[in-house]
Amino acid sequence: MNYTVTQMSRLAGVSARTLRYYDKIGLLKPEFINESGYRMYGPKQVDLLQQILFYRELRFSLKEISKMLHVPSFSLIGALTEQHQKLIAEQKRLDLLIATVEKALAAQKGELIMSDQEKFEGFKKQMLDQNEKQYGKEIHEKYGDHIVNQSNDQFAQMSKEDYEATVAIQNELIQNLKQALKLNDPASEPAQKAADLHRQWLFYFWPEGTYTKEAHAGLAQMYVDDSRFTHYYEDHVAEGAAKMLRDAVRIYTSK
Amino acid sequence: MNYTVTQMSRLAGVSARTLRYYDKIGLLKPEFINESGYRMYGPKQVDLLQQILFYRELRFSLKEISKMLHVPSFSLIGALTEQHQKLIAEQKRLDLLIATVEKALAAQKGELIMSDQEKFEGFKKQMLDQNEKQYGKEIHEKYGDHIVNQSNDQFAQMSKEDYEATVAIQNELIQNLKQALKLNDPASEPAQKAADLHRQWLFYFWPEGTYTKEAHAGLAQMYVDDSRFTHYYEDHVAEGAAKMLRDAVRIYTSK
DNA sequence: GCTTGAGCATGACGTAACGTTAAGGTGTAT
DNA sequence: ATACACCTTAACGTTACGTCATGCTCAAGC
Repeated sequence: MNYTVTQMSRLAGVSARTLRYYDKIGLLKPEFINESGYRMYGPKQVDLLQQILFYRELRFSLKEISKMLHVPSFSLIGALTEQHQKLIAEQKRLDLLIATVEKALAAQKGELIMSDQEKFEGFKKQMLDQNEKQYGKEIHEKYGDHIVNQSNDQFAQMSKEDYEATVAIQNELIQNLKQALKLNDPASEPAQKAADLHRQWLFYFWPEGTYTKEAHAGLAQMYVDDSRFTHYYEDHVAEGAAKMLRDAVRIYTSK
Repeated sequence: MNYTVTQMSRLAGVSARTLRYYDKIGLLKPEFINESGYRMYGPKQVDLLQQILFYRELRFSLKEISKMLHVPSFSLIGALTEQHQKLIAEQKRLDLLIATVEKALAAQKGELIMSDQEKFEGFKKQMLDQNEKQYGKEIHEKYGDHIVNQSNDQFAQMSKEDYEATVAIQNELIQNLKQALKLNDPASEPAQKAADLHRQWLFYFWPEGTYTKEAHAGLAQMYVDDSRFTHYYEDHVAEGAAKMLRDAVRIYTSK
């Protein structure tokens, strides 16, 4: 029931160096030293090591862990509570950081495009993308999916090429919607083309495998219900564009 | 327009040592060196430093930042995307860690009680607390509040004394409910006492200022709707306990 | 008994991004 | 002339080990 450093290290999944270090700093001493000077560990040490590793996981410093184990009056609850608060604070900071990175990414990607296209358009599109993502989330939550952060990932991983593709699709969509409005028929070929382009476009913004006909139809309905979207489409196409797209998508998704 | 180390450091909110360090590792060299050997920085360096600090905020290492600024072919989008993924991974780990700390805290608090009381009871209560917190959240979301993590905080900060107080309140609540059931009257004194104890109990679990009569009544309704709660009260009091508590709370909150 | 290879020991340097003295030169106001 | 603020380089301290380098120990095979 006695282990040498390497045996003990394999048992717990740490390095032998770690054990020697813990010995040195007085965190975990071996049970006794062999006549050859070898460190020998017993079952008590195994248990202690497990505890140490548990608290290390929780990001306590070795100093704190040492106090926990060696100072009898140590308030474990106090320490855990404090650690909990630290972790929560860290979590909040991380959330902020992630948002900042996403902004930086959007700015970086946007800049590449904006040098070619009109800057105002770029801004508007970016705004729209934001809303679109948000709405995608809401719809999927309604449908029981819990995607939450996933969609931001999706956007962050989008390449410059993908981004340009979405812009191209959007332009084509607008052209087709204009045609459809002239014909005033959501079942017409340009209207159905627009609905299909819209679906393609969504694939860039929604996480893999989350597209459903219902969600697509739901989003199109929101274009009519939500003035932000309605205005965007009215401004870029013509009056009644949001409704036309909704009707086209309804027909498209019912097939 | 030229700054010495300390002037520059005050400008950017970093230490002079940091600037000397950045000089040493070649991250940010001064514009020129004074005849007295002083480092002199110009406006270009100020801009560069701002960029460095921005990326440092995003938790890039100084090595990476150095590449960003000095290697012309460096892919900023690639780096940002990678960093984004790292941060997301970190976020997930943090979420797990926080959950683990909370479990450890609950276990620790529970243990103090369990030495006095029966262990099975302890476990059941812990389960209920969990559900209670969850339900509090759901109710408040229905009522438009977005509390989310706050309630976990609340629990984590709870002292041993508070924890024991909740247990005491709960026991008293159960006694009063039993009386009320015998009288079979939700307006009776013990029933109203139970409702009041229940309100007191909630104050320990819900974040400050989030208690409303509506939320309280809503939770009591859930006791009837949700079998987990219904069973708990039926087991600990008697048949019809959940309904009695709901009715008592309805009367209590309507006053 | 000897060699070989695995395993043990200690010691010391490297890591990241600085903080913190320590010892000594510079600039300016009194 | 001196006081005081500011500059310089050098070097150690921090955290939790990883990674050699050098040398001893142990069990197995010849």
